[in-house]
Amino acid sequence: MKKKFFITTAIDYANGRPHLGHAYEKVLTDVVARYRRMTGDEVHFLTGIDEHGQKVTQTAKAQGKSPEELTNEVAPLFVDLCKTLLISNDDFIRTSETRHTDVVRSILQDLHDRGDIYKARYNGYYSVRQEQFVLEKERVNGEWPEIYGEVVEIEEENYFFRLGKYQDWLVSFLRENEFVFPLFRQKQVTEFLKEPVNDLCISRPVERLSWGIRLPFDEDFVTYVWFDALINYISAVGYGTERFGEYWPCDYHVIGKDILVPAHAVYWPIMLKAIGVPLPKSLLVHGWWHTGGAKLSKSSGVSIDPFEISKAFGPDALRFFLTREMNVGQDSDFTMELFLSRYNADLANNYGNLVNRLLNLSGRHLKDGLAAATVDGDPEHEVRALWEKTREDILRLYEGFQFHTALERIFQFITALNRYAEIRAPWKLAKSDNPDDRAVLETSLAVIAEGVRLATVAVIPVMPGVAERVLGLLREEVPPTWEGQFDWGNRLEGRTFGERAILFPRPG
RNA sequence: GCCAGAGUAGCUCAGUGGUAGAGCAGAGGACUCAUAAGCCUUUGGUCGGCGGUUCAAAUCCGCCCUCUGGCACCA
Repeated sequence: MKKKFFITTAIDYANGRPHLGHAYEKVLTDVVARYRRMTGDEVHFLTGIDEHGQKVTQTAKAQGKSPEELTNEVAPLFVDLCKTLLISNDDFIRTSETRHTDVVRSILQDLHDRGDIYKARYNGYYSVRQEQFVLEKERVNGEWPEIYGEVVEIEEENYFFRLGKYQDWLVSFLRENEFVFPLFRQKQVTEFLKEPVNDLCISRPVERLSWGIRLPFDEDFVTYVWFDALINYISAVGYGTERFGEYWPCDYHVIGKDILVPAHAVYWPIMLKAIGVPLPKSLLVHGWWHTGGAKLSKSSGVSIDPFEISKAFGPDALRFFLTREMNVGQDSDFTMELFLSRYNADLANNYGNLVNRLLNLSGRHLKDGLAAATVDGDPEHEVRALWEKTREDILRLYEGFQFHTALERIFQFITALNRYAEIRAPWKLAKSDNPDDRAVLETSLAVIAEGVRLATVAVIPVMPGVAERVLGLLREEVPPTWEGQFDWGNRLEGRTFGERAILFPRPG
């Protein structure tokens, strides 16, 4: 059995509506997933939501609902986000499902049996208003910040997971392995581990927090939400059953930089180590979108809401922008001005318009479908040479998560097709009766068509919806993999293309 | 404070030793199949600052400045 390429997003915390950050992580992961499918991997793509914990409880309470009612409302929003953005996830897990809670409980029991979980007294300062412990270091001039309200010193018993026991192991693991991409993020982890890590408090007394998974060995406590949430990565793929080995170890956990340390780079590897499960192969850590405040969205009339943008410009346009503009791992700005600039320049004017030109010209001048390319002059040669270079580049760039550069190269190629069209100017040749001119006209349309096909196929991971539409107009099936797809050829010969179409209408 | 990332044309960025680049925006032009799109030409930068190494530095070294993020639980 061939092991699947297993990739996950972080599961989103179910106490609010999906926003751009959620959308980005899904899109990024989806681009990787679709890319791997195109290279022939069998992919398993997992996403979901994290439902337990205090903040969900608080949010629910504030809305006069039970936690279950809240998460049952929120879950469909995230499922809908995936649908809206053409996310190709194979599974969507909710941490309230029994397939998850059962595994969490069995792991807790396992760790308890092994002696890696122990009970101890915890003494600390507790904010009644915020319903959380606050740290001594948060004190400003000996006073607690206003937002905490009354802070009282309390003592309670809790269960702890022996993180510290595994610190040395983790440090040496990170010294010997490239675990985090981009690599500079791994240094942040190493930095964090220079200080001794405390054992992790993994329980909350039921009287203080009831919305969670009960500890199997002490029903008076629920499981701390991070400990619960991380386990989704294995509970969703049958941890403890036969099929687990088809998925695990995970190839990439795609996460935001904010949850790298300590959750994914410290808690999670140690949890896995403690229960004897191999670590995931890599963490793919992305940056954040800065959205520049509300005034930008107000002035343009479209707010930076993934659903609204998707509705106004199409999911592919949003996916394109998020992938084109973000250097994976860095932060980036999202403004409507930048978005519109990309949309107009790259999608509407460059790509969309080229497709429209091709469809119009071939509909008008090719009564028997696309003719053969019989002329082989310098312009044809240059286009093909550029394609050969482009295909090499983009495969390498996709592989290295350099999606923004890959798209840049693809669009440079599209620009070259527009230039080629000007050089051959088939609309001028159409006015001639000379058979030589006719041959050049037919050739030029064959070259543009093949170029459009190649560029479109290359962009499938990023814009699957548009790719399907364009290939459909070229009377071409969407290929399941890239096998043989990047070879310049004449497969479109004889086809009668669809009616001219505006792929990316220019806004208002 | 510590760690990291970033400081290059109006904007977004590429460029790790050899005469400053791209895209977008701006300006001009020829064309017209096309979403007034495309194509050609073009304005524009003392490469954050100071010093050093070198025949030669945006690129290496040192010091400094600014912005952003992380430093125990918010994509």
